[in-house]
Amino acid sequence: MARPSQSAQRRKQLLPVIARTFAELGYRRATTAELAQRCKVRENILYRLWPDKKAMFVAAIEYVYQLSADIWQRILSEGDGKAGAALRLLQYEAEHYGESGLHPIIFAGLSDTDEPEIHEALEKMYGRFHRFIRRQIAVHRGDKGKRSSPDAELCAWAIVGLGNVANISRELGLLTDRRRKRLFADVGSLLLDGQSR
Amino acid sequence: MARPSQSAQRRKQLLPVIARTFAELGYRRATTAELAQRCKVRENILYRLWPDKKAMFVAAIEYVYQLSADIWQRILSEGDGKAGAALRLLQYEAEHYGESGLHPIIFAGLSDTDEPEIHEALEKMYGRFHRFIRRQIAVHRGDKGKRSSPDAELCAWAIVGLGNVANISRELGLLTDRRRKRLFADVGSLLLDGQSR
DNA sequence: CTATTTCGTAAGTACCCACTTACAGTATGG
DNA sequence: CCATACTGTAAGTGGGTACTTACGAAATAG
Repeated sequence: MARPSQSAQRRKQLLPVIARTFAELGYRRATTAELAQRCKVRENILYRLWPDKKAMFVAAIEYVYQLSADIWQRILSEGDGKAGAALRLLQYEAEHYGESGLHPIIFAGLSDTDEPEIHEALEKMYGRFHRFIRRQIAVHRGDKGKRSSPDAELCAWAIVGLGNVANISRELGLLTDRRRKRLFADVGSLLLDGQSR
Repeated sequence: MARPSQSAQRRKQLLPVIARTFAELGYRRATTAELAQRCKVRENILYRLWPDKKAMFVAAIEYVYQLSADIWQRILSEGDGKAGAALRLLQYEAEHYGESGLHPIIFAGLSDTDEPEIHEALEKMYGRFHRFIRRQIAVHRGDKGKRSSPDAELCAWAIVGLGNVANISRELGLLTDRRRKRLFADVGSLLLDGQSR
């Protein structure tokens, strides 16, 4: 045998560029030619690392999720006690949401394709984000949360929705940065608590 | 002169089909061939009614907005007094949101294109939806709304976000119909009132 | 009737895109 | 050292897609 493969390493190296390209251009407009150019390689090299364009996209989604998940995990562990973890996360997102420029990838595959693999990957990602947020809400509400309304699951979906409008409003220039921060902070904490009856 | 043009009438006739096709397939996947087939005409007929595909899409967006706006206007006028108008709208959307199958058109042009015309049309549509919702919130809150938090503008964006997750969760099968209804009803009314301090 | 314009059918064009193939260079294990 | 795999370069291919052209038929104003 000869020359050990560096494919895994190379994939890791290129993934950030790929993800950003998909996030910026969407699935269709991110042509393989464009992806290759931004990666500073030829197209067939990409095809040696992934079987097809779909796979590159799925990998990019995975990468974006991991990035967020790692940051959130860090914020959780930074807290002294467990108190206020949800609020800290909210505040972090209010301050930094969209900074990476990678989040629009969430929309990229939605109407752009009907590939089941992409469908599944998006479904998984939404599900994981939602479960994470939901758990934080539950912890935040504690015992008295049992009488809160709406329940944690719905409020978590609403917070996901907050992220979506944040993305869209950024793309279309509908909200200033200051207002977007307040959207996360104010509406976010309202959703966190719900309304106890 | 001879044979008066029926273009305007024909456009009106085809627009629902065009809008539905864009909503189902997104901008790119809704090819001119597919659009023509669903309209049961040849492609060049579409090109006699609109200058290009962009224009068809913009017209479709306009059409979808008008459809919603008309329904909302009807619901507003159906009310005896002005009381509870916002709640009636919310309840209607909880019950019927997504029925038309046309709402996903909102996402279709977001990552699919960078055409400024489409960008503008979407921006306008989001702006009009938001302004409408915002006004309803303000009316609903009345005078005491002045001390409500978060303010009506942000809550209106959050409700727009609710619509977005409703769309996405429908497309990805993340929420049952029952839960989606509760999402609108429960979280919606929470956002309507805000939290007075 | 007839000139003019619209309407429908069919074919075509130029371009783009995902993906492939062919081949030369290079590093590593035996 | 050399056979074997990996890595990079360059060109190509088949299919699709937005948009066009050509032309005959139908309809209406004068």
